Amino acid sequence: MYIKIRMLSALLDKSEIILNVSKMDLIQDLREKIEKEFKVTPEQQILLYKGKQLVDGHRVLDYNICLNDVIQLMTRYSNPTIEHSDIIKKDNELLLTNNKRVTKDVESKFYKLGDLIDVRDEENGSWYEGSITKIFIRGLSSKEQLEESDIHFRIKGAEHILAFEVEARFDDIRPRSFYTYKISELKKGMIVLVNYNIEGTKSRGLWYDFKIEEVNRTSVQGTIMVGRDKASIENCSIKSLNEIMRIENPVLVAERKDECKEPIKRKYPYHCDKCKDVADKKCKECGCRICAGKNDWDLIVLCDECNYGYHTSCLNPPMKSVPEEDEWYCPDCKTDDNEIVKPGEKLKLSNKKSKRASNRGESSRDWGKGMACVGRTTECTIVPKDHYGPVPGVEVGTCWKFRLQVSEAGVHRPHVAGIHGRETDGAYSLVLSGGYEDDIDNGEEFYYTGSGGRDLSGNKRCSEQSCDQKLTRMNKALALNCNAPFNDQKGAESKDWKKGKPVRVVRNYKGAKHSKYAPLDGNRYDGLYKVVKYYPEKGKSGYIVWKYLLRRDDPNLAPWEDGGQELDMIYPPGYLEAQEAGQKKDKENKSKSPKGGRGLKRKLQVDIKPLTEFLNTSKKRKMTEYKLTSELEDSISQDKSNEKLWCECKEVLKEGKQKFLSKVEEIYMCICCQELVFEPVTTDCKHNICKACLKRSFASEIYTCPYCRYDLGKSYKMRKNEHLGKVLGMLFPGYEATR
DNA sequence: CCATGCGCTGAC
DNA sequence: GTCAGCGCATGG
Repeated sequence: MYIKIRMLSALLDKSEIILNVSKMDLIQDLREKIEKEFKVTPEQQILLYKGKQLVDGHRVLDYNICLNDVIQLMTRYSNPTIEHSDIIKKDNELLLTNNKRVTKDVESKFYKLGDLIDVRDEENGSWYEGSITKIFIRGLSSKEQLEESDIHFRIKGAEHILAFEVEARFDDIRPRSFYTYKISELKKGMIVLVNYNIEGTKSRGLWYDFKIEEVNRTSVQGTIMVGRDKASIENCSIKSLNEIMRIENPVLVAERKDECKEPIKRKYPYHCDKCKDVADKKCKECGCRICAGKNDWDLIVLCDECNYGYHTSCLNPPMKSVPEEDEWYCPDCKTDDNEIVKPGEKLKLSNKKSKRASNRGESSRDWGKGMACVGRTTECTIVPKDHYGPVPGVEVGTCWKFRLQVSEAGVHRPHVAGIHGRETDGAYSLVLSGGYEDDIDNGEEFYYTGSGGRDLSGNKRCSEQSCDQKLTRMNKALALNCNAPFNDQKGAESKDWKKGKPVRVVRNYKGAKHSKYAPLDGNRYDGLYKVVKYYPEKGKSGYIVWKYLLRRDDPNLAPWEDGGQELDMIYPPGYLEAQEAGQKKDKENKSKSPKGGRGLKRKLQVDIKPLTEFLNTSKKRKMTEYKLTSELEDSISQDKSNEKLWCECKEVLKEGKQKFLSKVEEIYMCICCQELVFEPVTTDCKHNICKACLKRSFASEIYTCPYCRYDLGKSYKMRKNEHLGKVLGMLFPGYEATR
């Protein structure tokens, strides 16, 4: 199996490699492989997968890491004992550890306890209302003369705004503004405190220092000072002209005259955009997620993942009380505990996993490397599982390398089994793979053998015929497709075979054993067939097998017909690159010849001359360039923020539709959920993340891009990139429906 | 829950 | 070149 490792670093550009691993590999094995590629020692590696940190001692499979998934690699340079989760909790931790350190209360010349002040936000430079709860110095300073710059102030947020507690230094606090200017008092050159939304929108923003450049009766223009370094945004127009306030400078306690005694409550952006903070309005965003009520606030429990609130009594089953310390996850966010391995926690195996042969110590086999045992990475949701007929978007002649992909495409869902159907309904699809010696394939018509009658003990998937087959299960399902009364003794033949239910037919290269119509490699969708008749017969093995005659009934030409098509082979995303990476290594190790082409070799041993000659001469393989419709072109050009990425995608247009789509899928994969971005937000750093995923990552009060850790700022406003969403919806049928 | 199975690979 | 035997998806 192959996965991707993506290195994140502030110093380097992102880089990504493909790594061939086994699901059975331990995390420490993984680290060693990574060390060879990135030259980062195992101790320095922080490996993140879907937001979880990988811990030594567990295996790749314990984290449910799937084929082609991305693992993020971060490097710790300084202190190898700091865990990643600590970095995330940095701010809280800092406060805690600082509290533990020695401090000494002192007096300030300018401030005293309880003073109403404004405090500057470190990140965006805006001013919040607060009051002083502690004045102190760190350590046991023996300095006689205390400088104001040595003093720390602990600040508590004013009650009408979101509760916060921070530490600030002298330069980051000032007496609370209390005087609101009349417009007539405003003059060019004055520096004042204003409310401004730095996105330039009319909606309410935060409070910033502002230099007036131009003022008249109806408008005030000037420069907003943001950020710690007082970076400026010029030509800002102030919307709330009646809320421009005077900035107060510190005055010696002894000389105070003017001070803020009855503070006005400044307005901030709504905590909740949805209900505009109206107290008695029901709101599922900021109230209870279930009943939308805001009552009994102390009985609302917050989910540690999505941060939404739930009344303990609204939950099913209700909770007795709000959990005191334990983490709590809401029904939407809760994952099966057995599936999660948290840093430092011991591995808990789910029932399913512990029952597997490799876990019972019955096998030393390394099953985890190859494609035989990888799980699906996507599931077809365009049509239901019990859908008869073609899958929209899948043309006759489509080829996939592996059965897994045929399953993902929804054309034939079982991984191994040949018939997909239901005993009570009928068969939806089957695969011709030469597994049964009695099959006869004439292309337009073929004889198929039912399943069963084999001894599969010993965890096998196939073996010799060893007893009679019965017309039950999938055999019965396929028989039901025949337009004739069901008969499990003698079989039946339809009078009007075209009236039977259609079966999607896939031919596998292994069918070449007995058939000229099998593809050279992989699996090919050949269109719809119908069951003409079915009957029991004594097979070559001597046991009874059920046989079916199927005849083609599809409006599209078959791949072998003149004018028919066999499309280019589709490989799993990342597969070819992984093969290449693997082969390079083989060469370096001077080892055996590279693999691949197994099927081809086998095929060439069989006498297939007439068909191959035919294929090579009269039929041209379809390698047509994919042309975007003008509607798509338009929509793509509107997505200006992703111009570069779209250019990258368009480069593969000439390699056909499939290549283009998988490129788009790769480029617009959300780093958090590892799926095609849904309701995408394009960040300032030009990364695309699902709105819900970004929201979730913000819930832990980290306001950085999950992709590159670019600082987006606390007041970052998520905006859906509607253009991108629209294009993806047009490219991928069922895109909206899957969420 | 259990039984079934026209894949796929490394090991021999 | 052959073959034992693994997880996974599916239906019953």
